Amino acid sequence: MYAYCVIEYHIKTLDKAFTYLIPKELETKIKVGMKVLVPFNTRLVHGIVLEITDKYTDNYELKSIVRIEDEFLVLNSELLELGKYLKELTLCNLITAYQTMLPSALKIKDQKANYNKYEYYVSINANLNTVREYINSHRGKKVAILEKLLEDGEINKKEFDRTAIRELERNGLIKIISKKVYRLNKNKENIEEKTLNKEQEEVFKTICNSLNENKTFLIYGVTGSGKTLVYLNLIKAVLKQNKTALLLVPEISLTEQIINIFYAYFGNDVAILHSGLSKTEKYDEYLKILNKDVKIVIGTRSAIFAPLENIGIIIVDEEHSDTYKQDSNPRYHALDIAKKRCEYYHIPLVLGSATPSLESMARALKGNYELLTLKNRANNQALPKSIIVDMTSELKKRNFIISEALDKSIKDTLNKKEQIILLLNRRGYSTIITCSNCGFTYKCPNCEISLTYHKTSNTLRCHYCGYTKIKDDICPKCQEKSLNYLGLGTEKLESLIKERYNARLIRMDADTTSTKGSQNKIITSFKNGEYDILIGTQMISKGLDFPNCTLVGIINADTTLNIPDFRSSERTFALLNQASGRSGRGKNPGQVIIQTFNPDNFTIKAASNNAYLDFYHHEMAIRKILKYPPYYYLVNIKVASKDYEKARTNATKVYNYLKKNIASSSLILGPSTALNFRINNIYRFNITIKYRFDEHLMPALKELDNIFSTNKDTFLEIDLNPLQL
DNA sequence: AGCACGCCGACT
DNA sequence: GTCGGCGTGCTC
Repeated sequence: MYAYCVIEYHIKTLDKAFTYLIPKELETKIKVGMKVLVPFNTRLVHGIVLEITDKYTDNYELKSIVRIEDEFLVLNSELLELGKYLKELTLCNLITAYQTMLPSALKIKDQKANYNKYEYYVSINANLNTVREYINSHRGKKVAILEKLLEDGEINKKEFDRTAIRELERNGLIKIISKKVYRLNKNKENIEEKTLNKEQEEVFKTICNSLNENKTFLIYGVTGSGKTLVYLNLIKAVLKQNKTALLLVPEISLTEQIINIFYAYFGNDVAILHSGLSKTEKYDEYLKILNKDVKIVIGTRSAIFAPLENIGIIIVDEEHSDTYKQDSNPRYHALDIAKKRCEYYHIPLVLGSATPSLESMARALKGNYELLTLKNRANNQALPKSIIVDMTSELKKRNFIISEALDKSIKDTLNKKEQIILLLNRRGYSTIITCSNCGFTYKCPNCEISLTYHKTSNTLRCHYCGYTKIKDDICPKCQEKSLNYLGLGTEKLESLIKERYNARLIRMDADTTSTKGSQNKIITSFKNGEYDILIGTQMISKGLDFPNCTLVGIINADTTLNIPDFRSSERTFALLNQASGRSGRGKNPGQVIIQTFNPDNFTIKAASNNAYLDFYHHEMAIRKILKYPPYYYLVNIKVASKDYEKARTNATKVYNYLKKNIASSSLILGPSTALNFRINNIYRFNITIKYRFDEHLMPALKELDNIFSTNKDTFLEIDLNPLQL
């Protein structure tokens, strides 16, 4: 018997199947999808079995498989195929695809650890007469233990004295049994079941009628319309059919609240997978799924590869979120994987959002997806009222950061003992440091990026490469004591608010949430009313539910708008809409104040009116003219090198190759310097392809990838359907 | 990717 | 003479 295997090296030239002999003693055990140890060249390496056959015709002298690793881990045929699809989708190596699908504890690497957690139980290990004899001739703790064991059988070792147990074991009277346990354990709670309102019921029923069809639904539901409750009921319906369910959420901050709801309803039937878990916790959760101990998986992007079988529905919450696309290799989008898995199981895919991506909405309006709408908030609360404040005129009144209107609302809200969220999408204290004497500005020495001042640590930092230096007192160029701190970050906003209002204040951004669980701590304490004002970056805008929050202030709506990217309007709309949605979710009506220097900007106006569809049509018209998605598909190729000249000339080579080899109807833009041209001392050039249909494109990209795989100083990064350029 | 093999220069 | 620099080529 022979096995075709892919081996652990992530390199193009080794991205193929190698054939091995299966030793007699493994013939009955070995299965396709198993991880094995094989001799390769002069070393032993890991591999994954792709195929088992009994014929081999080449006369190459084969080596034998050494052993099977992690016997319990078998990628089933669906997942093996899914890996091949991931390879096609992102042009990565097959082994890279499989590695991506596995949790880190099960990824291939030489270090071998035991991630299992055990609990120990004791039970009687001698015949009854011996035990009775011992009991009759002794007294004390040990006798008590034996008597208890005789009565109850197996008991957790923790309940007894350690030394007594050790002696009894040494005498052979008892034995210790280890049992594998899972780290995370949640029990069902008896909570009151919310009933679906009429709108929700309708959406629910429509999807329920298609539980055995491979159909995609887009639930377009305003913030607070109760999409989670619909998901919950859908999953219940699927479980009733004896199938399993997969729910994707965009990130951990959201996950916590949703997870708690699902734990309460389903208890130990739920496994969760997200980056907030430790490696060992993830391992346990993965094992639960593999062992079919759970029926529901909730998780972030990579959870789409969860080894669930017999899936009945896949739900993607906040489907427009950028977090569903991985921004390193392999650059996959979880939605593509979700679609593939839904096809395989012939089941519905449910997408939900208050601000669907233009792609999804376009498909829904075209009829490729079925559009389902939740127009109203769940308890019929009104959507919050928004006002736009023109900061240009505020500047004249010397209100640089907080406008008159926002100031008044903050005071009113504090008086009413209600809560406030202030959104500023920039962390740090000051984002530009310049010398008022000579005009010097701080730039990162490795990147073409200005440094941000962080007051708490008194450092200047690059948010791209992490470069850090202690702040100077004088300008390093002209030696004058004239450094100015311009540009507003969350840190500065925090100290300003602290000075100005008598309020309990907490800040949430990447700097205050670096340790595990800190994010959840902030959210919970704010929800419990321990603080009046929450200041934060976009991290606070999504999905969170603070019933007592009635004012959302957007300090500067222009930060995301001004990024030169074709999706910046879409992102701005989503951010403003999401942030606004945090206001007035309880019984009191909410208010939103948007501060901007572009009060006439269509996106900002539409967001303040909650006019998603207006925004959609307006933006679609622009996309059509500029030939951007969803009208055209995009491919972005980055040509990167430490050597500027090499990056530039190779970028031109790539351009010429494409020009010659792909369809003439496809547009090739570039090479141009990337938005962040130099990061970590690597120079990057961009080439963008816009196309609608091009059968020559994929082969050409594969070939380019091959050509550059042997190039040591220049590397290619091919991003299919990029979210950013 | 990792490692052996091989062909050159400068040291005990 | 031999130790070690890193270019080249191969891996079931």
